[in-house]
Amino acid sequence: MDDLARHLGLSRATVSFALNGRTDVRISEATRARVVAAARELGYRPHAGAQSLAAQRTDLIGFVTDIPASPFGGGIIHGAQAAAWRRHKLLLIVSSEGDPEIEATGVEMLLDRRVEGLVYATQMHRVATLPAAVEAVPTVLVHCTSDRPGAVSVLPDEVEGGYAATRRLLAAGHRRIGLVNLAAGLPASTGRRSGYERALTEAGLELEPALVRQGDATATTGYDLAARLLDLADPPTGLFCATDRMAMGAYDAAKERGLRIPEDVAVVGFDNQEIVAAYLRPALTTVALPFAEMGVAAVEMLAATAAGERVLDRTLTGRLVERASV
Amino acid sequence: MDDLARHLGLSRATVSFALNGRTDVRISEATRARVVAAARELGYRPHAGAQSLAAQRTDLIGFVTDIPASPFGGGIIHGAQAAAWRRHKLLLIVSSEGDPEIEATGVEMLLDRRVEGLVYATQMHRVATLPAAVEAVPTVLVHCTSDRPGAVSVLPDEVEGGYAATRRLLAAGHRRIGLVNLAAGLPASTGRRSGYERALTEAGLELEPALVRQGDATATTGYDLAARLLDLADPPTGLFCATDRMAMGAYDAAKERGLRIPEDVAVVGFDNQEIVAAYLRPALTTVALPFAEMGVAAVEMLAATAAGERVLDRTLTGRLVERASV
DNA sequence: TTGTAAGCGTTATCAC
DNA sequence: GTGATAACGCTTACAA
Repeated sequence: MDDLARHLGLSRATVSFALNGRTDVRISEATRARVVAAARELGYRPHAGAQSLAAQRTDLIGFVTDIPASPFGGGIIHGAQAAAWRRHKLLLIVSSEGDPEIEATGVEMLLDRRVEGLVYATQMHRVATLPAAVEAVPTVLVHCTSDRPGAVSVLPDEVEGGYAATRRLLAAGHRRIGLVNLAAGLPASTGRRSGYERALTEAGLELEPALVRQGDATATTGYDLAARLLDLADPPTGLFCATDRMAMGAYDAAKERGLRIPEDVAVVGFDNQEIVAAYLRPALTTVALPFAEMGVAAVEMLAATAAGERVLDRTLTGRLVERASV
Repeated sequence: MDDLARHLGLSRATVSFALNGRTDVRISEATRARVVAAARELGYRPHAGAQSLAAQRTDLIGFVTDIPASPFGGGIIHGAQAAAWRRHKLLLIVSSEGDPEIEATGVEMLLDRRVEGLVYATQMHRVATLPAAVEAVPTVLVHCTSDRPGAVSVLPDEVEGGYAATRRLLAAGHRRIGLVNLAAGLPASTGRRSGYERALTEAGLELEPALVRQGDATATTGYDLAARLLDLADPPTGLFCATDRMAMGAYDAAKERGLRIPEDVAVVGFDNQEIVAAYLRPALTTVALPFAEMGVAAVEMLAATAAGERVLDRTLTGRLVERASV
């Protein structure tokens, strides 16, 4: 910048004003144009690090996650980066692979870089143990909660999701709807089930415990649970599976029994794992969790916090993706 | 650091030396210990930005991709971050969603931050058009190539992958092996096919054009192509599908014909899309592309370039993941 | 409308 | 062993 100023016969201050397009200081249009032209010509590139140091802001947001290598993690990263982009900020990433030591050291490194906020995203909807150092900077948790005061969370609305899935089956005329659920105790399991129950109750149907089964998230379990439901004396005609993988298993159970989907039994999944849902035959109607939106929300909440607003936990609603299994 | 120095009655220089554990300058052990203790006590945190400015290095690597939200992108990010971590560097991420304008502006922003290198990762194995600005800094392409001089690439070894998949079927005793391939022209398609052909030729088998079909990467196409192969007068007993999604379709074609996997027809996929491969019934034997390793390699190549070494394109071999479909 | 000069928080070179 | 002092590349009061 010094070279530029000398080249133009101006002071560094003037060049800085002109380049930053500041309106609170009067610079003649002619001068501004000369400066900009010279900057381009000489290939001048402002040094963001030096700007940070002088201006006392870094435009950097820290992103810590245990899972970049999943559709979930990637989606959040993408949303967060897009939102940061709009604010002319960049994302500094640490992926911990769940290792608490990497996590703690990573947070330290990010704080050394003076990130203006921290996004902490986890693979599973769970309670997270944050390194103590995060207190130093506004933090938003994604897909998890923490007892640490001041940390706010962005969570998917499991209840609404379960409700939407079940409503879809009801709308298609189904009256006996089975739930192939995740193991009890998980927020995802509890939430999806209460959405399911709310929808049935609203439709004036009675809750039948025999129609609700639970197990782990695998296709094998989905197969077993769905098989038991379909083998009931009065089997369900609709199946809400709490994950797409479980729905995959349910497909097999149905096919083995000669049941056509959706004619004989309709299936709704959860997660919208593109690879599974879109390519299952028939394609799976399922609930998409708002990954990218959660990333966007996290960065926006960080910005709001920085602006002095009080920020509360947020819950984001998924979206029913209609395909051909209902 | 000034406060610390004053608090200790030392100069800033001494504090800096002590904290950085420098051996080229003599500091008494006692002084060093005092400084470190005081730093901890006062909660002193070095300012990485200021260090960068003074030391003329940023320890920052730029990462531009069109696809964080895929297992592929996430895997590369994870590998790159892990490799950067070992070198005490951090990753600055821009996800372009394929938009050339975001890409170009993003690269500019990264250069403004004085990243020490750039990783450019694409979703599809393809030829990329890089913004001109990347010339300013060492660049490694991942999963793509460029005509720009000086840019090196990290690519998956498609031929080896096709070879390994076919060898697995041969090892299981199959002599008629069908290839459900991607559309012609793609590096993935050409490479996997030549691996397939090499394996067959080495085994002394003749190449039968009728056993090779191609189409797009979907399960539907996989179904169609596999169906045609299985309906041949002399059908193959083994199927190598160029993507796991295609293998998913092939499973359906086999099941519809009452063929058991792997007893009546064995299947090998490609990609190791966990969600599909691990949960297909039976679980799919497939070739895993080395995503994370590619990210690691990219960062290591950047480091080597920075160290003045001459770096060449690298090709990384995948790994056969044995499950139950052969 | 432009210039001067004092930071911003470090590292690095010397001299002592 | 330690301390001055000058960078590093910018922003920003304040003066002119």
